[in-house]
Amino acid sequence: MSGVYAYSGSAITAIDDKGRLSVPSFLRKDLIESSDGRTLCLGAHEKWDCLVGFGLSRKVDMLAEIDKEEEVAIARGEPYDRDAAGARKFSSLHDLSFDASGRFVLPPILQAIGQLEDKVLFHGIGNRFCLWNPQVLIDTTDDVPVEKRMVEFHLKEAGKKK
Amino acid sequence: MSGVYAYSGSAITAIDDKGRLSVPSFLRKDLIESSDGRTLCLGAHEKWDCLVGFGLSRKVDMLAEIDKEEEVAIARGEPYDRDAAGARKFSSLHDLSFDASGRFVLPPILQAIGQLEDKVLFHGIGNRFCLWNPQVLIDTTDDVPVEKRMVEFHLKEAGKKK
DNA sequence: CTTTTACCCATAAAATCCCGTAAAATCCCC
DNA sequence: GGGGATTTTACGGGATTTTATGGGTAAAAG
Repeated sequence: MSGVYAYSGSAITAIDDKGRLSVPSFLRKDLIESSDGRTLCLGAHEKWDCLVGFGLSRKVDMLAEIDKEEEVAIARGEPYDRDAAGARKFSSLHDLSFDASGRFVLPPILQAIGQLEDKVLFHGIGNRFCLWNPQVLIDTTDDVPVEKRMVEFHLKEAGKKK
Repeated sequence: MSGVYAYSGSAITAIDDKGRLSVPSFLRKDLIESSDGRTLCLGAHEKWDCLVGFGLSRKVDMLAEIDKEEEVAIARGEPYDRDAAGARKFSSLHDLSFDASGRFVLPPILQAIGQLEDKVLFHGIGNRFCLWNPQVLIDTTDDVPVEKRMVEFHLKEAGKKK
């Protein structure tokens, strides 16, 4: 339920008719450890048109970050708005639990914010991971440093199945 | 009855004819834990046009915060008025208990202070959560750093049902 | 008595769990 | 290092449980 997690790798999964999707296997072990159970946190990315995810323990870290930022600001004699920081960080963040088979329900609000449709591309970015509509990612690669070839490969793979 | 609670996520609920509303499910477990029972504390937000809520244990934390603020002030040789701080933090704060189905009665004073009408938008900001009249929040999103898309989504959702 | 407040019952919709299966990945033994 | 056996995954579908909310009623307050 704490510690450092370095998420890496990528995979594509499908959203089914009920709005459910599987946590790619390469993320599960870390998520379970980090959350002390089968929980994942998903929210809007601050800059990119995608969702970000991580385990529960990171939420506690985020509270600590706010405390530290406040301390630094106070030491400098600057004002600090805790609630503004909290709203930015937490208001779009949902705790979702996935079942023994690794599946969770994507709340419609996150689906809307993440512009997700039928396919979702997961990829690790260190202490978090991102969830993209692959097409949206393809159309934005100029600003987002990911291997375009990786996205295209996954898209081709996903195309086969359908 | 103590510990760290990181409230996150959002939901919209309705106030019925009797002035009752449901605590969104995503807050209940934490509230029950933090309060050692089905209690939630609600008061006016210091800056925003909304209410803030949290579990009982946070009241104890708030007392500790006053101690710390006083300490800091004394260290700087500044005066500190404990009662003024207490009045600011506690006077609008009501302890409300919700029933087994998660519902509580919103006191008219709080309804007035929060400018709440028929729909209430809850959203976590870390160690607390906010209750907004969604329309008021939409009109304030420039000053309050929440995902505009989140508010708009909930408003649209709530619109459907009615 | 009337009004409020708390508690109980009802229900549709939504979220969660549980079981099944085919494809893919992994193991394992020669 | 193959190739079949076993396990894990990704996904469909149904059953069960929780929610959110309306409505009623008895205890409490005024």
